[in-house]
Amino acid sequence: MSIAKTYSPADVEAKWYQRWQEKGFFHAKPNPRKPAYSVVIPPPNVTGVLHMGHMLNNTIQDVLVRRARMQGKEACWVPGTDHASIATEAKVVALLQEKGINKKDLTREEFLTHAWDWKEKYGGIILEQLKKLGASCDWDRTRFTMEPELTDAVLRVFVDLYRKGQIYRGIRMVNWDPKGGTALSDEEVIPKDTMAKMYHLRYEVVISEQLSVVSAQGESDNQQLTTNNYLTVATSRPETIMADVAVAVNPNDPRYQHLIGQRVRIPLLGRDIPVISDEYVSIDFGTGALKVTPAHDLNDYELGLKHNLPVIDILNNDGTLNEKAQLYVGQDRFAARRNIVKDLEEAGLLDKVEEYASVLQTSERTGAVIEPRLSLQWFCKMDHMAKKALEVVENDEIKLHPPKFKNMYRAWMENVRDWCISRQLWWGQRIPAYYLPDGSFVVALNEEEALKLAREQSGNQNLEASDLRQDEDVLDTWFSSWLWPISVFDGFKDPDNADINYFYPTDDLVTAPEILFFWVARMIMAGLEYRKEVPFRNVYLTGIVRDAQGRKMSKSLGNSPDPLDLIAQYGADGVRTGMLFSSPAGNDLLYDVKLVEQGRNFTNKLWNAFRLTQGWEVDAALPFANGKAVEWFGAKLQATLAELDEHFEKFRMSDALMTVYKLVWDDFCSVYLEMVKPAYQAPIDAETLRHTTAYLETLLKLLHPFMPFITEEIWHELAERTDNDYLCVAAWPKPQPVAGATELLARMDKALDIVAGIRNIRNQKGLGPNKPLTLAAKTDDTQLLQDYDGILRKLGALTEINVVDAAPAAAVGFVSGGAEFFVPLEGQIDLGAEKERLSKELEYAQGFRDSVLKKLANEKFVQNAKADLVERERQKLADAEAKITALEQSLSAL
RNA sequence: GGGAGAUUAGCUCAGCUGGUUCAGAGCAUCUGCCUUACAAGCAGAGGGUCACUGGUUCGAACCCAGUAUCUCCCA
Repeated sequence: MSIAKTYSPADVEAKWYQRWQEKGFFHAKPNPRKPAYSVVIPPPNVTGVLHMGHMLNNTIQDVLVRRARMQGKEACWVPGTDHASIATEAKVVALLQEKGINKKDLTREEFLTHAWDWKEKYGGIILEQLKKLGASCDWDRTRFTMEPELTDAVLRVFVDLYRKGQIYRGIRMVNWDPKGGTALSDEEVIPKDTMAKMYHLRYEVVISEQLSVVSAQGESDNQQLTTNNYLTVATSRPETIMADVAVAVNPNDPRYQHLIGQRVRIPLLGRDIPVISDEYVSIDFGTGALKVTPAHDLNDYELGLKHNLPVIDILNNDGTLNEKAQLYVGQDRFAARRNIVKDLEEAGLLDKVEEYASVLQTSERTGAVIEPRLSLQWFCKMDHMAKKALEVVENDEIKLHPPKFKNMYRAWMENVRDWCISRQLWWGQRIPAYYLPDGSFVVALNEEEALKLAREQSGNQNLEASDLRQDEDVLDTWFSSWLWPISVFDGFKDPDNADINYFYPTDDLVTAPEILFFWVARMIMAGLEYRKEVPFRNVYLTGIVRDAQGRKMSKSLGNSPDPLDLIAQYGADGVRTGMLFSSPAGNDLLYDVKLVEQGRNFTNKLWNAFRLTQGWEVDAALPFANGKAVEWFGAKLQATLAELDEHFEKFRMSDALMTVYKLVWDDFCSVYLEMVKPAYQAPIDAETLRHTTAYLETLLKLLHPFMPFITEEIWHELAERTDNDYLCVAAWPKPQPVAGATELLARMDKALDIVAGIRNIRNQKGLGPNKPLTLAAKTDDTQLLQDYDGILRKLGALTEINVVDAAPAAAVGFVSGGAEFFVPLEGQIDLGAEKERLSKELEYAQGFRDSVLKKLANEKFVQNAKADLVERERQKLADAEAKITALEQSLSAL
């Protein structure tokens, strides 16, 4: 036999992947004779390299797609990448920096040239890596979110939504990096734990006539806070008092009841501001009185909106104070802080200074302390779209797997805020808004159209393109990826094209829960808005891949294996199955190398099953000797097939894999092959081989979505295949009910239970697996012994099977079903141990009987429970009694 | 602070509509085997008060209430 003893994946994987591609199996096009099945890949960042999360996510997609393809659907998996504005721009900036080039010295166009160069060079790496995993994407359809066609889609949508009044400009608090002179996303902000100072400042209460008597009824320490008609306010940022527009207290705070509605005077500055009340203020933090500075704090900003307060912005872009501050103008915020503290102290307005633990937000890029800053941004209204997008999930038009995410989704959609879609970056789709010299603007697909609109709007026919200035900002990357399921089929440019009509809505989406809102929800919105149809039917949410200790995988921890190394070491099939063994939907996957080892071992097991059947010589003269085994495995296979399909329908991928795993390893290898395997170097009969090969082929089909490479390899080794006879496109087996299957399976289980009893005795008595034994059976079911005679002899290594009326002398016994079995073992019997074992079993059986009796004696049970349930209980009772009798006899025979 | 989910064997998880003594799977562990397909293997075995406390029910891992612990999301 020339087949290697262990399977070596490296030799076959590249070969088959190339063949599949050459054959065009992954390419899909509209085909009226077939049902469509489509999946769009969550486009990985162009900056990305394959990590464990991608491996899990794409393995799941590939399993779904390959199965669909085998089911005869026109399976289309659209791959592509995402331009990832922020990440990519940061990468390019860093790369330029290494070359000594500063972004600030470049024009927009120059910078973009560098960025495109970078994208061309590195942007496709991850897709190449996916091929190593076996991903059966339709590579002819590879898209990129910033390619011209998709950019066109983005701009069209922007213009359209703007014209529908869904897009507007508004004020928003951003993370401002005063050193870098740019806004940062939340992801670029690093929180640092620090000790900060809390300054207690005195705001003089402005006494008005109406107030005079009511005050000062609080407790002693409360009085302290307002003594001498001062309200003490605690703040960590005293330099911002010039931007104060109110002081807020909690309406339930007894200390300040009398001050609500009154006015206080800002220290040093002398401007009067109102005291307002809001539940937001926490009573125990600081002094319970909060200064409200809408321009420089997000929460204050919202408070300001709620209470209709003005906004005073006292900071310049570089973090220095502007004229609106009136004091310390031109000083840096930190210098101003030092100075104002000194001045407050001298004026006797600084009550005290406390230290407290706080979190300082700093810039990832410059290290500067982030300044929350109001800025003019573009927004997309969410309320209307969110409502519809919630509906389709609520009514299960789109199903989330697992369904627990529905709650999360609902919570978010009900509290959704308008979407800030502008970013102060260059890499991305530039916002198609054009400003006129008078500061007004028009929104248009291109400059030409913009000029036309601008002339109309201004009434000035002399306007020229050069008078218009396009918005400097680009759109949020999600503003292109939310169109992905439509734009990859060119559904915006050509809304009625054959591809989109055929493949949209897509079927399944596989992604991570973290982007359920950012991406999934918005795709649903876009789908409903532009196709009036949901973008997909099922959303499968994967977990996060963690290490064995439950920590996230990260570069800095160094706890993530390199996926390509893993594939090289364990084979793509081994890695794929390893990843799936322990990852129920929505649950995090605790990665352990043991998992891929298990996967690799499984491929090896399959390989050896194949090897075994290949080694058999056929003797055409031999009669069909394995009817029972063949019949049984046929029934088992069909039953499992139904179970497997059910798991797939419910998106239980791990369970589906485990089902096939056990079918192959336990039922096929450990049981079936052992039953039909001829003795060493003995030939096999043709009929058995034919069935066995057919079974193996069916198993290969079931395994193929999980382990595409090894199964394709064996498929071609098993037989000469015609041109397009690839497992990749073989028909997925349909479950076909086997007559009397339940009975067949139950009978074999009984026979196997007897085998287990024999093997157990071998183990206990230290007999080798091949030492010939005889079996004595005391049973009514002699038919079982006849039918399974060959199997019992082979698996039990028995030389004879005798039916007896009483236990033979000097034998070890066991009970199986309602019958007793004995293995005569001269001189090896430990009477005491035997007795103890039987007594134990008897005790258990009696307990069982008693519990059933008790149940049946309960009138309410008999009345209330379903009839068949009661009937089953009666049957149980009968079985138990038979067993007890058998055991009692055995005991007395000892 | 608000919300959601979880808690079952050493680990990761199943357990559908409450009904077999229902407590299960894989891995890990232990014992014995190099039995010519596979030691990346074979055959067996052990292991759990279903987080806790009450309640509903003829019957609860499952339903209800409370408690504890953990995770995630939002602020």
